Amino acid sequence: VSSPATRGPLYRDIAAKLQDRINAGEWEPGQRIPTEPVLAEQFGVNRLTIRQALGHLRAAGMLDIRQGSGTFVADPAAVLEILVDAGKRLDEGSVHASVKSVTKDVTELVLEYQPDPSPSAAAHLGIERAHLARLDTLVGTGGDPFAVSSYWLDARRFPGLADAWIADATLATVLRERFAVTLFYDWRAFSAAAAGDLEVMHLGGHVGAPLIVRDGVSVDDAGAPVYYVRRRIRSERASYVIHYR
Amino acid sequence: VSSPATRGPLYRDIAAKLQDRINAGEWEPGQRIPTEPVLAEQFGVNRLTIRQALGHLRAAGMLDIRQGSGTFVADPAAVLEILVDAGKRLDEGSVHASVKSVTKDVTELVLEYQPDPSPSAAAHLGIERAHLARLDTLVGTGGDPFAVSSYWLDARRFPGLADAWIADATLATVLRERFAVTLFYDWRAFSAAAAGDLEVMHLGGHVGAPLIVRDGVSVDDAGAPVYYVRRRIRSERASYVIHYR
DNA sequence: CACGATTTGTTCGTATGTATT
DNA sequence: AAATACATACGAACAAATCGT
Repeated sequence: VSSPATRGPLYRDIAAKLQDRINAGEWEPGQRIPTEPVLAEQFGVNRLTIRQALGHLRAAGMLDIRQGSGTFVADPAAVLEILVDAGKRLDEGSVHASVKSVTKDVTELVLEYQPDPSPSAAAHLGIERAHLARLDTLVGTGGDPFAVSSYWLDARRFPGLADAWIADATLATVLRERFAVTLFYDWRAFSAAAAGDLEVMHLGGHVGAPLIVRDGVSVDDAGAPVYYVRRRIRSERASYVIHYR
Repeated sequence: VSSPATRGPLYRDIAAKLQDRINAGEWEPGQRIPTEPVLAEQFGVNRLTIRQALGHLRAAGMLDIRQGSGTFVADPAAVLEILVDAGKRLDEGSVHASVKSVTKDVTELVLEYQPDPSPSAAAHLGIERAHLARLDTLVGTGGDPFAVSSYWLDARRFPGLADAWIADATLATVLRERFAVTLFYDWRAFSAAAAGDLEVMHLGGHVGAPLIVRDGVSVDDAGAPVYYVRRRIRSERASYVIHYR
């Protein structure tokens, strides 16, 4: 019930009018809206102008555009709730499906393990850059990936880490089982970032789609830093929740 | 160091090549890159193709494009660290500048206070939809806004809330000083979303820019819900940090 | 399974508007 | 005020993905 219309770029007016029609419930979530040529005809503009309006709404997360298929009103996907227990320092995540209170199994798939002398990771860990290695993994529930992780750790401490990987496990499991290291949280930080080509390749969506970024440091029982991690999570898939009581 | 080049859309190759030149340090953060016509000439393509490549990199957060001025390599802005004390239940945020450990004053500016029978807010609060009002505020340090907040609360309990506002204060302050309500966290959740027109108007950036979304419920000392809040924070401006030791 | 129709994606060309310097 | 640089808009054509027959 907004749409000031007029004054300003044409494609913005059109985007606002389409937004209104979505808000008014003319098109339900998941439903297909008219094709680009049809909209171009309706509004009496060039198809590229329609495409700009649609691109605007897609960027805002309102539309899902699929080549060869059509343009659809984005529907609110089921969200995974990841509980953050601030009191518990042990490094063990717990993932729940949004509606049902069902805990799901989280597994990690190794993508790559190679030297990477990242200056910021070295600073976080207090390790010389030459000894740093980066482990990239794909995190998901079942076969369904919802996050990409990069861990920086001391290559000398964890030789053959990628080869020692355990099926259907997470890094915390592997370090505990294969290297006898128990992990504790040191700190975690939450921010957001735009998806790049790498994230799109593994997680789907489009370049620029919002991601939750969670980074932090985990330490062993002696308090020495074990790794610095940077995880990118599809925002329509997950939410980190802190309960205070 | 990457750039597979060829195979696929032209603009992707060009985007990859530009990305490489940025990574290689040919252009420093904050520096201007060649104009669109110049790049079109260099790559031997139409200017529209160049614009598509630049738009791709902008969406990924690599470029800052300013009309009339030029296209610049995005520079990592100073980040505010907002400390999350999970043990302490009292609803008081503390904002620190990233590098220096300086606590900054956070203030809220009232944008609007009006009835809004949001179903989800009613569900979170256990209040009838008819009694719900929404308070929109602009949150910032000094005169510099970094977040937009929407609070849903019981209109009957807080008559004239917007008029009773205190200069250079936050909602927590106003509720304590004017309504004798002390706030405690019930729960908080972190996710991410794309900026819409409203957020762009108040916070700058562009439609689709990633935002940190923090929502939750605060309760009074009797444990009764006071408000449901949904805050959107510019991701290049802020980060929520939890220290476990 | 193949093929054609449909629908979005890419690229060229051209012209004009708007913001900044 | 002029020049520069990005923004908007039109027209046309072909490519690529999807879907139903």
